[in-house]
Amino acid sequence: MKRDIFQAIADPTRRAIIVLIASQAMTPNALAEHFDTTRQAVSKHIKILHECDVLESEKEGREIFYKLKAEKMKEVDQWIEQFRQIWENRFENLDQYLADIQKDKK
Amino acid sequence: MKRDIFQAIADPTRRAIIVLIASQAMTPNALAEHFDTTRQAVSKHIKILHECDVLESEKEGREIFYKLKAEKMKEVDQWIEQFRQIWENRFENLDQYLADIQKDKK
DNA sequence: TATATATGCAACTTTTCGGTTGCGCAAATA
DNA sequence: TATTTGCGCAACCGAAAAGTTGCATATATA
Repeated sequence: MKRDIFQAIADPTRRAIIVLIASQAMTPNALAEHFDTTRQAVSKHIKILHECDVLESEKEGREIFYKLKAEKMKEVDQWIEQFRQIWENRFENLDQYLADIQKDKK
Repeated sequence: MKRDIFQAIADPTRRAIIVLIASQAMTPNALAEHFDTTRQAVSKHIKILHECDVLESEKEGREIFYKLKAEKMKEVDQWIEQFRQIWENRFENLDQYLADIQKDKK
């Protein structure tokens, strides 16, 4: 039952929730209006995101506003970092290659 | 049965496979040695990663070497991008805040 | 050629996941 | 105070995922 951020963003609905909440804090009901499922289904996703520390909650009367903790995304960014270096190196190689064939033309 | 890159990297074993293969192309058997499961389980993960276009294969005799297609990770990187802007803005805000309190001191 | 090795594929099992339904509680409202 | 509204929690269900076992195929080797 212990989920991490990678599992949190694996589900398309959860990614959509994250994007929606990124623009502004929202209540479960407001969120559910954007999807074709029940409020409870959305609430379950919210719970998972909350447990994964992707969202934080703020109670306001009987409403609960969920807000994005964007820093959490850094964990994904950091993991991706190692591959970014690989593909950037490939670009460098491509640049070099293009430079070489340019040289040949001369 | 249609998986995307986010589901591909959701599984810890698959992430470990990706990292291992990032350093060098490997065969299923060589990979399986790194894990505490059967070869077939690893092979299943490889199949999923291959279908998701995260790996490419090269047959060499009776061995098959799998190699990382790091570019595929760009898709994740691009999705993360929008949140990177948020947390970087927060840094800017922090900078501004620090600048402000510095100004007050004067 | 007979055997060992490397691999993929298919069937089966167990666990997990995403969803629905139903309930209870607290806060707003009539 | 009685009712409505917003929410979380728990039980249940079907589908998908992850793993195991067994088998078939192709290549290397004795």
